[in-house]
Amino acid sequence: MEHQRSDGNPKTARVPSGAAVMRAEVTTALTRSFFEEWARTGYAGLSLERVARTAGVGKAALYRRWPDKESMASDLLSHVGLTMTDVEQHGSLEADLYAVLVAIRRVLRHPKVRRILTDLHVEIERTPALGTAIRPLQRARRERINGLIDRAIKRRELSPMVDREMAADLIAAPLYWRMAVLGGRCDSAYIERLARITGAALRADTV
Amino acid sequence: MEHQRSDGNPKTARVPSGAAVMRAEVTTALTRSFFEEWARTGYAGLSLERVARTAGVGKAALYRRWPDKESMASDLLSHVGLTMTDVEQHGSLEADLYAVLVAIRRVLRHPKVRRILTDLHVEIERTPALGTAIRPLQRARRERINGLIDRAIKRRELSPMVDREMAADLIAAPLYWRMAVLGGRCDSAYIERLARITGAALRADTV
DNA sequence: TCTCAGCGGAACGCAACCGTTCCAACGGAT
DNA sequence: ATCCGTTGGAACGGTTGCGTTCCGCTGAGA
Repeated sequence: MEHQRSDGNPKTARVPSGAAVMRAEVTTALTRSFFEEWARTGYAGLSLERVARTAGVGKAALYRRWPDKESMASDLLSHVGLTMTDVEQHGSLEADLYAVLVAIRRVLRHPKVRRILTDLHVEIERTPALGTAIRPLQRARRERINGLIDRAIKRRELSPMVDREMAADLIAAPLYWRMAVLGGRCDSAYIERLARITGAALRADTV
Repeated sequence: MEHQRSDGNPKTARVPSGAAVMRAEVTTALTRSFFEEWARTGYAGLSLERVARTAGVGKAALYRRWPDKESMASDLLSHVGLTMTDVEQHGSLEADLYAVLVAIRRVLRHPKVRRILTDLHVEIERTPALGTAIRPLQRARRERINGLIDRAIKRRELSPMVDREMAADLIAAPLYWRMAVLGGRCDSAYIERLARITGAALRADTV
């Protein structure tokens, strides 16, 4: 049982003689269907049989790539691209906050992403491997918020004693709560207001 | 097919002559097992067969009470008691906030409650009836926060123009995010700090 | 052009759960 | 003491998914 995607590179592993190779289009179709079904049924109700079927692919093609659902999810999640708009240079804490909040909204606006993300957060309690897989993504978000705080401290807008952990909670939580948990909308005016108020909260954290 | 608990009162319905009645202890055991299993496997993976088994009860006893999983969940959820410590009278906005946050923490500290609640939030997207069932609970939480804001306005600590919806998000979200989503701990110092900072945020919302 | 692994598709045995039905036993209301 | 619906338990047929295996075909590397 070699499962190249689980613990090696995807589809160019081991070509001993003049022979075939796993076709990238099949892998792509399986990946698409996997996330599609995940958003539709949730992780627990996710059936690899149905993933293969909706991908228009035989089950064997799927099981040749991944041994089971957990491995497939971990592998696919760990390959999710992090399109980070590197370091932004806005003038003030509030402007930085606004930019970060807009970035979070951009992610949470996709219904499929929103469903998968919330479902994932719940499922991690039951399947710790999933948590390991998305750790790099979490780290990226955290780094971005840390950068924001560093710049604000350098600008003397925040105290150097500010609680970074709590700050990260304060920034991400309200938007996640409103959009992902309550399923509510959120226009630019809301974001702007939220940025202003969050800024005030952070400024108040002076130990 | 009469399902008394689904659309009538529980176990005293229709006693035509000298006869038996559904036993309350069986209903209790089923209820316990239902939530137990829910916390363990999640709603999607919840099996009524297993619920009956772990309750030490025949499947017939369960199906005599509820027609299916959704009805059972809705019914049980709508009977969850809301132990609200009515109206608290603390001196300041921050003291009120602290009390509300402690109350939220008290709920989210129970691992089973935490799991069921997060799972429920995800499942509502797929099963709207569950949302209807917990609406009274949500309303209670919202009323409590509204009361807190009203008192603060009366004390002239907050502007009458404060955005109540956003305020509700600001108060509940960080704690939910930290405890339920990230699975983190949170001591009294954290709560105290959070209350102070949230107070600053609300005071800053003056339109 | 040849070769061979990946391909779609179908089927396998196994397991779990659904919702229903039957039974003998129990237990509470009268 | 009698009655009658509930009880635990077992079994039903049907559905779904798992992970494996086999087939004949296809398509890309040599």
